Amino acid sequence: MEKVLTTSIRKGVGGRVTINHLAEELGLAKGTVSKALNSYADISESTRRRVKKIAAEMDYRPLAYAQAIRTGRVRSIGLVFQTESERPFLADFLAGVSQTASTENWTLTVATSASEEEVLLTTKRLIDERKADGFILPRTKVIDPRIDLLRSANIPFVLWGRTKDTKGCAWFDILGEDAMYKAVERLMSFGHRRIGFINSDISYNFAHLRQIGFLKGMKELGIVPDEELILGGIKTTDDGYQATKKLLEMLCPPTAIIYATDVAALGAYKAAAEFGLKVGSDLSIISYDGLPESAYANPPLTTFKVNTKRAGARLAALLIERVRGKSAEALRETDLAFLNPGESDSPLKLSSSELSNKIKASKFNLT
Amino acid sequence: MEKVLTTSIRKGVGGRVTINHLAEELGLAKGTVSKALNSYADISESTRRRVKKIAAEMDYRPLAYAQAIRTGRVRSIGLVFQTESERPFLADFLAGVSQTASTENWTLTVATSASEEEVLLTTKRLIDERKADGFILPRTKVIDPRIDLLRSANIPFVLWGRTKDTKGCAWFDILGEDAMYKAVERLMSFGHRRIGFINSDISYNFAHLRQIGFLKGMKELGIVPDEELILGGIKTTDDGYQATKKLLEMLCPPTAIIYATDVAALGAYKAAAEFGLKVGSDLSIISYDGLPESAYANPPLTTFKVNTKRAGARLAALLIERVRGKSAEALRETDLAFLNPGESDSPLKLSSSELSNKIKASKFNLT
DNA sequence: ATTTAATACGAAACCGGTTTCGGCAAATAG
DNA sequence: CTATTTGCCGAAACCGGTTTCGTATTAAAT
Repeated sequence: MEKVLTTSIRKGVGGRVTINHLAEELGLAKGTVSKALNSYADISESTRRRVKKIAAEMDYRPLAYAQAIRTGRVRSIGLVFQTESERPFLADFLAGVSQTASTENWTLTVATSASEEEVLLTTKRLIDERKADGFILPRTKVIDPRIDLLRSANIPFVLWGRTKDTKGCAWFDILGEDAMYKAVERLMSFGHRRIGFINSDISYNFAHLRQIGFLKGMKELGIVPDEELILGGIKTTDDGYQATKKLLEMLCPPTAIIYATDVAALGAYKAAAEFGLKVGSDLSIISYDGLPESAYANPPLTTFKVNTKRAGARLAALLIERVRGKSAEALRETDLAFLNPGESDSPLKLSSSELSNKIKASKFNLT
Repeated sequence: MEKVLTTSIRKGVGGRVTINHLAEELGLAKGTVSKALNSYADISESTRRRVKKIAAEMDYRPLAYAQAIRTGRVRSIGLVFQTESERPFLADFLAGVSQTASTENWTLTVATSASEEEVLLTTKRLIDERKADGFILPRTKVIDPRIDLLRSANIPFVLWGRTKDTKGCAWFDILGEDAMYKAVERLMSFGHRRIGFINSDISYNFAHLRQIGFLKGMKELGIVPDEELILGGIKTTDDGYQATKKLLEMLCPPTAIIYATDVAALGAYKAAAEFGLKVGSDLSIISYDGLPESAYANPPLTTFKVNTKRAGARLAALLIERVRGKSAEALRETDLAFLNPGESDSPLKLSSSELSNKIKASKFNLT
């Protein structure tokens, strides 16, 4: 075998510098080089420095998969999300995760799946092939099969959200229930008493908690919530449009509506327009998420904003600590959403019956 | 060493079935098992079937990193994107890439970076550590440093877009120039003659080509394009708002404007409203991308729609073929954007001077 | 009947790292 | 001055796969 010398630096096929080249160059055993690079205690300070210096000069970087074969770690965060559900947040979220991962020299392995079952299968494949050391679980459900899967496979994970059975779970979450409580508080301070709530699918834990926050706000502030004014399973803007229409067509329509998500709330504008109502004066709405689109709505949406990028960053940091062995119980963080006032809510002007009359009148005009 | 038997099936630490367990179970050498699983010619049909059957029963799946150490392939697609630029398309694009990757048993390694230099550094790290076998390059520039990096490192890549120096480049792209040509054609059939063009940053190849398409349309259909009506570097909705205002404030404003991107076109609505103009009657606009938001605009935006998910899927497929050794020249695909008619463009009603007068009048009313 | 070729598998090298273990030399203790 | 410890490094095993090479057995050719 011939060896190619380049300014006394030997390189392998494909120009790659391996630990063997380093060892040869340094006149050390390759095990010694590895130990020096990984700061083992039984390597003297001087050789450790010498090794690291030459390694930097030769631009040596170990192959992640070669390290993994002994360490069992690929330094990668797994993220499997369902195709439709994460759309509006995705870019910020990925930016947060990826940035933190990068600073720790980790990477991010992403997969998308169309259905819940497919998500499980994809996650399983990533586990089996060890494409990731641990997983971030977005959109946790009250009862979440992904958690069972990861628990039984003994793979570290962190939740973006919380769940019912918290055993062994680490998480980062925004206290959406707190935001919903404050939304009620705000609308009541504006004089509203008949307040609707349009929620997402309550099998998701975030929706479950937001509803709890809404109900708690109503009760503690002295109102018995009317079950008829609470709608669930609203996931798209079109759903939100339909649901808003449904509430407004009631005999005693709500004068204000709280939406669990901006996506749903954006449907309110169309519904209001159809009934000749102006959002922000005839009808007050408050929502949650703080999507960019909410600021472009007319009038701008009052919404509780979430720092999605920071969430991604924290989740990545928590997961890495979890993989490194820290206990799940010590890795639980929460944060608050903050009010982003728009012009979609205001002091009560029309009573519920006045609102109802206006709606009837507009319908009459149309026909 | 003790061995744990579970219904005659031996499992390693962590419940993982290795190729050694398989070999032992089958009474074959592990090399033979490997060859059987990889369908080598020197393994008999019968043992090949037997091995695959038992492998499936024992739910064996090889560790991706253990395979990589010999094959040099991790079966992963690399994707590094700049934080702000891909936002609106990201979810669909990732879904397309990921789905195709999954069917080939590949995965997707994603990273985000804030600046162009950081993108290069991140890409280099992924190459050096071999976290990916090849890369998809989104938003290619006319002259793109990422291409130089990958060429010199001899790492396979495919472009989402085209570039100036095509040597060794595979790509998938939508013919945006064709869409811009058709946009001109459509507006001229509506009687418009004074047509503006609001473009993105022309260091991006897509913007470069769209401008060529616009100019070609104007010239071939008999109009000398007015350079004053062509603005570049418009990347955000707010940029689009400012640029639209600038065109409308001219002495002879355009009666129609073509936007290279929906994001820019969405800013036109605000500018038009400020001047008391109605988009779709006083001012016609046509755009490109087909973002979901464009359908929710009022009136809905006429735009050339791109199937982003399919683009991701095709790019993944092309890259995998490229990694497997197919020549770059044989891996070049293009597709067309298709017109998605909204109500933002219509037959000419106001001439340029009438439009100008209306704008002046609205300004006068405001002051 | 002997030689040659084809088939099917085993044994072992190999990939590029990490980690264990053993031992030499210098330093410290007795 | 000897015995023991400590510091520091080399040698080799190891991880779980893939790939090369050699060989026994059987089939085909001479």
